[in-house]
Amino acid sequence: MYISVDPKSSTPLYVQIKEQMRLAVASGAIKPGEQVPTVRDLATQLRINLNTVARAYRELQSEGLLTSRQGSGTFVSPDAKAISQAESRRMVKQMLDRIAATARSLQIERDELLALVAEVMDKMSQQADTNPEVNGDE
Amino acid sequence: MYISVDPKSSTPLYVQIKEQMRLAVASGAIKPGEQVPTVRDLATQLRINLNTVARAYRELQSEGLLTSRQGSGTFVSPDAKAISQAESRRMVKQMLDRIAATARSLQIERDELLALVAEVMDKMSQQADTNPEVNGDE
Amino acid sequence: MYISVDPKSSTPLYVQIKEQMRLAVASGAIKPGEQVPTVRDLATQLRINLNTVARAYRELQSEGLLTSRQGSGTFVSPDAKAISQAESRRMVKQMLDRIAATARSLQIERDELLALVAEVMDKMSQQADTNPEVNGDE
Amino acid sequence: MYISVDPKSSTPLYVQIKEQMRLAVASGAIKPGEQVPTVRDLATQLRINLNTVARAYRELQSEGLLTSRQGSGTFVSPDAKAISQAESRRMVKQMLDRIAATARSLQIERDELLALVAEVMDKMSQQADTNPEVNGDE
DNA sequence: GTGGTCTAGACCACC
DNA sequence: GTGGTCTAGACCACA
Repeated sequence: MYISVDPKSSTPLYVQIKEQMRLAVASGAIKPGEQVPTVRDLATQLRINLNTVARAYRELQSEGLLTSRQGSGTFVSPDAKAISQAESRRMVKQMLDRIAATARSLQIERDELLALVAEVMDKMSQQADTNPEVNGDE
Repeated sequence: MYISVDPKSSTPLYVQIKEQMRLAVASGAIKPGEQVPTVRDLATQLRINLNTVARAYRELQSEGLLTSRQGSGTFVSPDAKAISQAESRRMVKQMLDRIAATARSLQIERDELLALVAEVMDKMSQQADTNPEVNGDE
Repeated sequence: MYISVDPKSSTPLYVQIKEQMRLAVASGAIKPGEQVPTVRDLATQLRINLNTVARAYRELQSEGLLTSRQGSGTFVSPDAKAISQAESRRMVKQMLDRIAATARSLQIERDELLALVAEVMDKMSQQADTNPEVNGDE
Repeated sequence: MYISVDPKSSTPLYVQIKEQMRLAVASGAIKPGEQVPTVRDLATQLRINLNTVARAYRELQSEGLLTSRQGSGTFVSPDAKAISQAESRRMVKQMLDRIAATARSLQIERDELLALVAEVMDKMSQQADTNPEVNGDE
């Protein structure tokens, strides 16, 4: 399954679900029109409460990523891919803005920061090479 | 005074105080050994609750940036500058890690991300030139 | 066939069936005394669940629009036309009441609201001229 | 107090709260910058659950009408009036669209519908004259 | 004190 | 079976 959550994280569970769902769609792991797990199924699988999943789904709906029909289930919207990519990119940019602000006040120079980013990304891709499939299943 | 807060910001007041205090030390605006305002003074000056300031000071103490001497007040630690810089750099790295992770799953390439970072930083420094006093918060 | 449904619409399927059935009678497309499709037939034709059609029929019966005779099928009531018109008019009035209430509290004037209604209706009839078959749902 | 709900209504409680809050702002009963009742207060006053109020507030927040700060309360946004009026008008138009559709399929003529609207609105304003202040308080 | 999150469990509407 | 709403009650973060 493409979703996993960390109950110890400080980011709320429903936000974790939203983020992962957006990524799953943006990366093509789930495709427009497909059905996503029922709230009950996902809740029991993640061992969290039904309402928490329902909230995540509900907010993804008002974001336009999902559509659900009573009695039949919840589905990925036809234009979900574009929405999720736009949304995710927006969030990356926002995070970058915040980083730039802190970096500036720390008088970290432009080039130093770029070097840091490169370093982090390279480290990541190496990890991905040795361990191509991370699965949060327990 | 070297501290100001924005009550409308989404970042908690006590975090804003901590950040500005670290920044003031890192940038040299306030030097090791100097005394910082009393909790009471800073609270009335910023028109916020006394407990909020107390919490910020308390956490900065356990971080090693501040030290309080019974009866005489709170002072900047001798090695505060190193501490604040190390702490801030640690935070930047952590944020970068998270960004890199999302970027990767969005299949944003290394170079594309670097370009984004450069863009954001350049925009920032331009703003700083025209408008030297900016509070980039929300 | 005089019935069609849109599974993507937010209005429940059984409501869509009821509305279209009432409309078919009100407009004369189907006449008192005629037989309507069996529950099973309509369900397979519309590719929806049998229970959904059954519910629509059941409620239309208790409304007096349809009557079923044991073993021979379901038929349009003799006085169906009057019933469907009365029922529909009742619903329009009810909706108008709610609109008027909100409009009033928004301090939308009587004449302004009338203008809005006229505008909407004119737009509709134009659309109907160019594209006679429209399902205005969702 | 400016809010009341009907637990028997088919429209969800949290939607009723949202609607009334929007109207309260649109009509000027609450002004930008003012604090709205705390979730706990409104919940006990309406004799409904805290979570239900919280949900209404949360959604009004993402709509831009309210802003809340942990620890200090929930407030009406500076530009709330424009938002609520736009939102309310949008909803009135949407309702009118639906009415027009039903009216058309019932072959209710343009002028007949306008007459109905006028009738309903006039009835309303008369009621308002004789009983200028309706208060849902029990 | 404030709002934010989460749980457990119930009931309803729809298919 | 599905999603949608509501409750009661708990715990946390913030001022």
